Amino acid sequence: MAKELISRSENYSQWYNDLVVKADLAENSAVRGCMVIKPYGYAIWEKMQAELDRMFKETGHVNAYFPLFIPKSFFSKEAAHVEGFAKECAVVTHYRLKNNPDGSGVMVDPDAKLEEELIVRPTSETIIWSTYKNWIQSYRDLPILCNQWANVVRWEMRTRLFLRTAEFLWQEGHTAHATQQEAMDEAMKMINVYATFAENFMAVPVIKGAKSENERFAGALETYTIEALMQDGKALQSGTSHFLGQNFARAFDVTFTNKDGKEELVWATSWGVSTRLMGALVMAHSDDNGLVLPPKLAPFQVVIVPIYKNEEQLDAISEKVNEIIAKLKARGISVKYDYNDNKKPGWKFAEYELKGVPVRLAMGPRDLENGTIEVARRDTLTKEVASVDNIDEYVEKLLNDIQSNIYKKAFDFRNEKTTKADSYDEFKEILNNKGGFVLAHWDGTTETEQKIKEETKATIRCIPFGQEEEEGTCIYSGKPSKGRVLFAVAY
RNA sequence: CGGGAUGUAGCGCAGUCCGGUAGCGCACCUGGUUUGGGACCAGGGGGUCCCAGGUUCGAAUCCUGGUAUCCCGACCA
Repeated sequence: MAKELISRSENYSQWYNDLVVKADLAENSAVRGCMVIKPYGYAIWEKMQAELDRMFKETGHVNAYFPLFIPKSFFSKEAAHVEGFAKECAVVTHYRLKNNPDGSGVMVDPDAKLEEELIVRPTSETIIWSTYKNWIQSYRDLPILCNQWANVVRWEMRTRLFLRTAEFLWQEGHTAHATQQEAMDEAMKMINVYATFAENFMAVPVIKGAKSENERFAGALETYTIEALMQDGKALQSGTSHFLGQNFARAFDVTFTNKDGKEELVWATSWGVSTRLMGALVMAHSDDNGLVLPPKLAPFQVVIVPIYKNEEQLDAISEKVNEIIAKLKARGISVKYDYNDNKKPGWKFAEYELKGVPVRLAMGPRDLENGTIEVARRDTLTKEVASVDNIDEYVEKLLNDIQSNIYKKAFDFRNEKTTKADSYDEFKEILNNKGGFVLAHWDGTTETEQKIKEETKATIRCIPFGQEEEEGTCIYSGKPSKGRVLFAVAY
């Protein structure tokens, strides 16, 4: 009725836009390019945050907070870095408003111009390294393993809810190390943390790998990435981790005295995931009926809907339901009991399907009589009647099942949509008709990469880790290549 | 930032060509009947017609300029 979705096959991007809004995850705001994340969507983000934060701390990191504003001069200190972000920075030039002389509201007070403009952070390397300079003197001060949860602003031309917005939420880890090896290990460690999170919690399989020089973070020597495949066959970069070498230490003059009393530049990494993960989550699992959420990230894992004709019936059902809720909670399962009398059961069924609640329990008079309850699972849209007695155990198993089932579904989909191409014609044919990931030989040059991008829109998503060596020739130039890289059209 | 489309009640739209004082569905409110897959009946409330200027006796409608959103390109997480 009111909330029907367009099908994925008919218009995938509209399906996505509508779903995000109709499932109450987010909506566009009065500010161009900026979204409002609604409570239901934010609850998912909080679940992501909680788990990531736990994982960061388990790997020795601590949280801190650095300023939103960055002095303009900081930005110009690392050449590649400026280059990368200059075109999308919001700049603060004044610090005061005043009433318009003609009484028509307020205006920027021209007398309140800042001595030095402030950049709204698009990322925090510069402000953080200018701070680290003061924190680091000796090898004894290292490593520094900080993370911050923050918002950042990148003035995007074209925005889409969660996938690309002018302001977004993320975490950014910034670490400082005494040795190159340690920093490289750190960057690798964190991409593995991201991959584990994506697969175990989001149920989204990812390919880990290194970015080509062309796709690297501005200022990094090496960028690692996790790449996920969406249902429309496009890739989504879902997290990145950068080995920054000594670039930022050099730019901000951050040195330490080593054990031999010699002064050295500090080695750096940074790594981040953002609210873009929400987009990945939506596009990886959801169907034409709405969201499909992995139990580990669902705001509530179970919804219980009572079916009744009068108040006495509702009371009787509620009594039973409350027992069930207590048992589920004892197992750490989150439950919502929707006894709202304003909506009919059918309406609620449709609504919770749209919102992707993994398991729905429905109890009516017949169930009460028979000691049963109806169990519906969102991922398969199947229903069965179960006994109330061990329902907690049953649901716990079911949630685990759903978590692994949606992962498997996404995994099989990705495998089916990953194709090897051995000629440029074959490559183009796959991109046009099948989509997905394409593994192909590449000569390692930026020129070839650019040409392929111009002609096919496909980019090198990554040079996958652990790829077996394989002699071959570049699909574009015919030059020799030692292994295949992962191509796809990307978000 | 270029090309196109669209802004009318909370949401989705009609009305715009051909100017005459704004309508439909959903949602909302009241009452009643209902409740195992988006209930039904009756009554009711709600509008700077995106903004500013212009033409006109009269503008949602015509003209000019803004602005926002969506789609397609260039740029990007």
